[in-house]
Amino acid sequence: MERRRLTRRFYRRDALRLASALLGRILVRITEDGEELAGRIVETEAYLGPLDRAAHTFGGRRSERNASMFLDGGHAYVYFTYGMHHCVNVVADRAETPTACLIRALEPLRGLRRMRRNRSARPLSRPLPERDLCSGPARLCQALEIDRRLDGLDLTRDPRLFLEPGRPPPRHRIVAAPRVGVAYAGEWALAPYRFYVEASPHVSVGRSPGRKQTRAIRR
DNA sequence: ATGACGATTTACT
DNA sequence: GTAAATCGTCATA
Repeated sequence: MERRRLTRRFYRRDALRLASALLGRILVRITEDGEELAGRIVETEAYLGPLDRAAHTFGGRRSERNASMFLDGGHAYVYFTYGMHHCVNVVADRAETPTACLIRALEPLRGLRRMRRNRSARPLSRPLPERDLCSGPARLCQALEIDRRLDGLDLTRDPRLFLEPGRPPPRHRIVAAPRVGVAYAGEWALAPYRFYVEASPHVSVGRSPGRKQTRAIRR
């Protein structure tokens, strides 16, 4: 019996709308050895494609690395950055419309024991608080064992990674703010394309050169 | 072939 | 608060 998951229809909309619609959904990862790791999405960012200076597909750039962004909505785009980190996106809209939503933070729900183990190998110093397990795009990939081997998979079919409907937060609990770590993108860095659940302790800190504080905008 | 640069995280002053 | 870690990718030659 197939587990309930979000369908193609859900993903086939513009990245901005998809980004906020992803909040409250459950990201599920079934590991190689069959263990389930899952968390509720509490923070996302939209990347709008060729026009968006902050997007990997800015100017219509297409390469082996970002090829997955050109797939149909509902595929995964996993990239490697800073020589050591992975980040996972949900591809939005239709094929050849290279837009996507970066998953920035999760509230850990299932498989916490293993997540903590996955995340503790690094510091090997102090015990890791639950709020530090998945509060960041690279942190959650580390916790859920997501890497480039999962790049390009179909979230509507693949048994290794998918989204359950979960329960979206009420609109008044969704905050829009500037995206993190894209200061190089000029004006595009200021646009409120980051979405998070208000007051969630699992949201990433979100630092960025040139911006000490983020301006939160209620919608 | 070469060099600059990250959609980040962690540690440290 | 600042800086180091660390290497695949891409633009330039």
